[in-house]
Amino acid sequence: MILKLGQRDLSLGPFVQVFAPVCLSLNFFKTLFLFHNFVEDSSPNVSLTKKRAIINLRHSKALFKCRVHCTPPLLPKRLERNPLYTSSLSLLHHFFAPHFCVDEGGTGARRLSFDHTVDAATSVFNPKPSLFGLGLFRSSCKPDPAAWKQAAFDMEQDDQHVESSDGMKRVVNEMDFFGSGGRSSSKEEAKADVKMESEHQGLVQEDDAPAEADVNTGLNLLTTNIVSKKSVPGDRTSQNLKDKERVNQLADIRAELERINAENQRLKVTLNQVNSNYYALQMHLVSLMQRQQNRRDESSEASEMNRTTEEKRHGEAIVARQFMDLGQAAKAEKDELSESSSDGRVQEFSGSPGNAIVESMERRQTNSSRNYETVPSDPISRKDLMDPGRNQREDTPEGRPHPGWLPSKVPKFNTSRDVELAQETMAMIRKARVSVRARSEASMISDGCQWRKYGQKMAKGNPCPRAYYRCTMATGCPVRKQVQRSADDRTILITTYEGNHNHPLPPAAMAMASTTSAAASMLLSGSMPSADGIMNSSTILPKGIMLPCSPNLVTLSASAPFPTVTLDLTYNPNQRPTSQLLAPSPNIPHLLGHPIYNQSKLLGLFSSQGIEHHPHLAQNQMQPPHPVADTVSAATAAITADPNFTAALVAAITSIIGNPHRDNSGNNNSPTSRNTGDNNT
DNA sequence: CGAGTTTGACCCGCGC
DNA sequence: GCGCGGGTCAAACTCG
Ligand SMILES: [Zn+2]
Repeated sequence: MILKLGQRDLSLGPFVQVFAPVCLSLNFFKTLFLFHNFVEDSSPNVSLTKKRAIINLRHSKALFKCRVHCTPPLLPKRLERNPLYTSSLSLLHHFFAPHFCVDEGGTGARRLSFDHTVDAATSVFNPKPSLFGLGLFRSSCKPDPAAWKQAAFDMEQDDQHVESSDGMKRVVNEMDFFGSGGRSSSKEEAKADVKMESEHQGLVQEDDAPAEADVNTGLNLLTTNIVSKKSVPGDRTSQNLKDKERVNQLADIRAELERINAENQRLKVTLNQVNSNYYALQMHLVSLMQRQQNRRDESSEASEMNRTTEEKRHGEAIVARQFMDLGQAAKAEKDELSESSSDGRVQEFSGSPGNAIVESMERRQTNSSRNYETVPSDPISRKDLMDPGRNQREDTPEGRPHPGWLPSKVPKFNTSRDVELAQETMAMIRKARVSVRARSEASMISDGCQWRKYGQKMAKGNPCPRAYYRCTMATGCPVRKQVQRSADDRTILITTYEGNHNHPLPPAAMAMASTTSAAASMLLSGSMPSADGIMNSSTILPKGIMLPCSPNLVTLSASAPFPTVTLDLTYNPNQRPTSQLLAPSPNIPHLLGHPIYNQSKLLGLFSSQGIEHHPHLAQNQMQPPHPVADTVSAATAAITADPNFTAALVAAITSIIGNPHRDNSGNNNSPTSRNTGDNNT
């Protein structure tokens, strides 16, 4: 089981997400019920809002999410001082096993502490002690820590498995029974009892799923008890039999889903390709016009930027989903719903325990009666549910082109708008990004500039946080950079630069700045991204100090929103060959054959380290150690003159790994014992 | 006390 | 309209 507690919007209060395996959904929802009642009874100004329960059949997971709402909202800066937050934490801790998980997706780093204790006096939750003795719950309904722990283990396994399959998230069947939430007025969307959301997969021609749609529930797991309000926990044998009956059916459905999904993927790829080509053409045109405007020029040929990285796209297709509203499902209370439907693909889950439980939560909100009758508590909701005219969906218009196919930001190509175009081009240059991959143990490669950190986030799909820096060498310098470790290889540090400095740079910072700006301009001009290209184009820069790039893999991505060049300073023999546009330069000396361990001193070596350490440098026209400027200019000259030398320089960089050097970018080498939270199951 | 870091909140865009 | 993710702001904090 996984618990998530986080805060995104202050006004909305902390959010709670509880994941559990479906096999434990009974215990799961019972505990939720307890939790809910506990909270709602604790304080008149505290309530749970936005309650939702979702069952993911493919992964056999049940999810409950809600917000802990408090009026007036508490406004802390530090979460640990927010009584609402800390109380929620301890409460969750009590009701569920102490398995917490950081909210990876949201903003900032949301850490959860395990041993957090809340002073009962300051807790916002002060439930009546009689709550547990209310007879509402049998003893079997009490939280079962042992079961939760086992569940947590299962979930971990499952999660790992999912992760390994490339983050592919396929929600085959997702049931959602909200709608009967406290808001009684906005019942419209909650109307359609059985909401099929799989039409975007072309699977189901949703034809106003009728309320009484009798659908084959593939998973009626151990839920009917609650639904039938008999509440006889124990006879799950018959359920198992039923489940087995439907396994075959389910398999067929899945096969078909797979097939359709594959087709969709093909179409998607094709579309992406077309899109990329279009984008490349557009970029080329922009660059042409720009060049025509300002007479400066470098060699340029048509680009083939149609190389979008779309391997990541493979998986996130949702195969099929079903959303079912809780209210009417429970309301339906039919017996016919368990039979196979007209088309066997549809499944219904009205028998799920979540329905009854969540509804019970709602019900006791309005009338505090504790009976288990299925009488709808809320007359308004009942009326809405009965309203027959609601189950048709007023969806987005049909025939709408694929989003992104006609990006709204595409400039019009009127010749009369050259100025506009130029401005747009400038904007794009500012938006262009150059990312550098280098192996580094330090938390940041020192590139000679002064940076101030202004943010840190957990990026999705990467356990390592991403840090945001801004150049502080001059006030108002627009240059920013992001630093993040690669998810694949933690030893690789990915630094992404954006913008150009508006101030003179120290020689130590020249290398990186020139390289990145050259790469960016080249990317935007549409010329062929190659190491030679960067080197040659460096001649147009005020100072042609460039980082050695010849052995690097320079990849280019024109995919929106940011065009990005990637300079790969790592030597990785088994890199995927499909994503690189050009082969490494043939002039690479064998020196590069050995692995590069640390390139965190990319410009330290320009300024301070003895480049003469390396024999190759000595044998080239490198002078003995010099003042910084001289060394740099010499290096510059050499680099621009001789690609071999650049390669040697790279080797030199690698050879000084162990040397400490003064770090002029700040002392942020501390291992940061207070790391932004890891996912701790 | 000032500069730099931490981190929760806010904003915005996008997709559903 | 809402949820979610990326990017940024800025209050609170830390450090010298
Ligand atoms: Zn700057």
